[in-house]
Amino acid sequence: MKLDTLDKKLVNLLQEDAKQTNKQLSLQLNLSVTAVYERIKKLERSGLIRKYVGLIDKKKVDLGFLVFCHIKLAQHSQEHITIFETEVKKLDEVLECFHVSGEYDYLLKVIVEDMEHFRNFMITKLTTLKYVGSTQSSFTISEVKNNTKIPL
Amino acid sequence: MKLDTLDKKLVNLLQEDAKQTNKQLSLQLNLSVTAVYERIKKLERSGLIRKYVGLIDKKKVDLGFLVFCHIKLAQHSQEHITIFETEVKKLDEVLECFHVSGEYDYLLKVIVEDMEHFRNFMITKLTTLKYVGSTQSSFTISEVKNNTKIPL
DNA sequence: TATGAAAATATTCGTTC
DNA sequence: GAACGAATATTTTCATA
Repeated sequence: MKLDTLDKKLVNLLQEDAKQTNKQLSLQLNLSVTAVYERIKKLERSGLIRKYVGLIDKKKVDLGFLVFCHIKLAQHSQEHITIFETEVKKLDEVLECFHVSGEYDYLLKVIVEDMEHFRNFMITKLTTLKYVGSTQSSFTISEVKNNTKIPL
Repeated sequence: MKLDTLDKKLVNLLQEDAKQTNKQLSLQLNLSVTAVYERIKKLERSGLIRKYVGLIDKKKVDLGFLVFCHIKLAQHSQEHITIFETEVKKLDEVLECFHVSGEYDYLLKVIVEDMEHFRNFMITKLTTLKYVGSTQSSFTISEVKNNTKIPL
């Protein structure tokens, strides 16, 4: 899909605040409410805008412990990879999982209450996953930046 | 803030789809529309729900190259840390930055068009940041899971 | 906490450029 | 094809019970 300058501005605005009214958006873009409406629908239909979500404050729900887990598989056959990925998707504590290049195969972003819960997660969930070889965890000391906005 | 079961369900629903109407939410929660409305307002006022954002499909905007950069500072004085963090916040390509434990000091999630742009980002932006010592990058081969929802 | 009226907003439509 | 303003439908908001 081709995006003009107005589309890009619009997507940026919606990535920052999805609850703005079409009138608010129209004022920022110098367009009519209807034009904004039509552009948004087109962006949604094309799949470029995937969805709208609420973001919460982790600390306010006692889930302030963020850990990055580097994981090496014991073996790397297609079957092992598929099974591992299927299993990891089911774990609620794992917010993100990427297959990456380098010494380790996967990078996971894990969120739990505290160190005690993390220990429990490691022992009862992560290391019991089939084919997980070695793991190495980094604990988050502070969150410098955590954006969902991809600037266009 | 204390959350009852309905609050938690509501937050989970809004983390999945923020554009549901209060009527749709009321049906799923067995509440009146007004009750849903009041609960949402309370959750917003408390800061537990931080904001609502649109999420886009990276590939549809030619920003499909996701890289995790591990960074070690040359020195670790308060001053160096503050300057590095201030500068990194300004970089649009850096979606996330966490101060972490372990061999490296920071973990960055970087998004760019392709390898060529990443090379450029490294040379002209990342390694020119003051006090950056060594870096080590992992390229994303595939995205297994990438959630914004923190399950309550 | 629920109801329903009032206000705001989203959506559709007919028309123009 | 994209934009506009007017109309209609839907949703949010809020006073009142």
